Amino acid sequence: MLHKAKNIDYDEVPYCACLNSRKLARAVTSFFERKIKHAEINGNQFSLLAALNRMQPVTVNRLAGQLGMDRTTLSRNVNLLERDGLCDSQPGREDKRQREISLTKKGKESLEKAYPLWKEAQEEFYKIFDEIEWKKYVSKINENIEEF
Amino acid sequence: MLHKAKNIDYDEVPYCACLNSRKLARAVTSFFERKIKHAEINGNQFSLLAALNRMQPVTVNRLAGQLGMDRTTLSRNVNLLERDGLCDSQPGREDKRQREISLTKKGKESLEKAYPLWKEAQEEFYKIFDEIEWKKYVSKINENIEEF
DNA sequence: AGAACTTATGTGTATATACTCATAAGTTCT
DNA sequence: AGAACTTATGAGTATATACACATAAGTTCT
Repeated sequence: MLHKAKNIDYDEVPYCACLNSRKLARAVTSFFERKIKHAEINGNQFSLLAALNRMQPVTVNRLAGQLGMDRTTLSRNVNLLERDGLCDSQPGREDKRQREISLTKKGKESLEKAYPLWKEAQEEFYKIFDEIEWKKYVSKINENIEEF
Repeated sequence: MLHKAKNIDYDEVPYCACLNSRKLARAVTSFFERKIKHAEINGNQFSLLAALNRMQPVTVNRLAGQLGMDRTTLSRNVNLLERDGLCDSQPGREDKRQREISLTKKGKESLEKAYPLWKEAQEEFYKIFDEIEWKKYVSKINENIEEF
C-alpha cells in the first residue's frame, strides 16, 4: 500500500523557541556591540568582566554555571580575556585542579570604560522591551535555566 | 590631584539584555537539540529546513533576512546542509549572482522526521513560558529586529 | 557602448558554542 | 596505603556567528 503523503502543518514553526531565542540573541548582541565598540571589548566580554568583578576569584565551573554557559566554552572565552590582559588565573590554593580567575587592573578599567556605553544600550533596549516586563522575563529565564 | 575611585553601581548588569538573550538562546538551543537529536539535525538546521520548505526557491539574502541572520553566516550554514544533501543550490536563472536554494527530497524527509520531535519540545517549552506570552514576545522581536 | 555605481555573494579571519575524550587531582572505601 | 571512584579542567573537533574585504553580475548615466 502506498503511503499517504505527509501533510504537516508547519504554521507553528515560526514561533519556534529555538529559532526566536537565537534570533533575538543575534540582534541584541549586534546592537550592544555597536554601542560599546569604543570600549574595545565585545558584548560577551562585557558580561564576563562584569561577572568576574562580582565573583572574583572564581573557578571555571562556578562562573560557567552563573552564566549558563558550557564550561569548555567559558574556559576558552577566559583564555582570550587572559591573552588580552583583562583577567588572570592561577591554580586554586586549596584544590589544585581549580583555575581561580580574577580581574586584572586593565580588566577593571575596561569594564569601567564600557559601563556607561552599556548603560546607554540597555536604556535604549528598554524603549523597545518594557523594563518591568524584561526583568520579569529575565527572572523566569534564571529560575528555569536548570530545567532546560 | 588624585582621582576618586570610581564606584559604579553594577546592580543592573545582571539584567543585561545581551547576556540574558544569549543565555536563553544557549539554554533553549541545548534543550531543543537534545529533543530532536534522533532526527540527526540540530536546532539551527531544523529552522533552516523549515524556512526553506516555506520559501524555496530562495536566495541567500532573502533567507538571511527572514532569519535575522548575517548573510555570510547563513551562507556557511547552507553549505553544510548542502554537503549533507539536505538542500541544493544553483545560480539564479534571471540574476546569475544569486544563489537559489531549495530543499532536496532528503531535506524534506529530515524535516518531516524532526517535526514531531520539535513539536514536543515546543509544547514542553510552553510549560515554562506561557504560549500566549511567548507569541506576543516573538511578534515583538520580529517587529523590532530591524531597529537593532 | 563604456564608465561608474550598486548589489548578491563568497573568503579570510576571529570569536562563541558545546560535544566527546583525556588527564590530573581529590575523595572514599577496604 | 592503594584501588576505585569522582571532580575540575583542558584539548580535539565541528558548527555558528559576523566583520572586513574581494569579486562578479546587474544597473544607470553620459
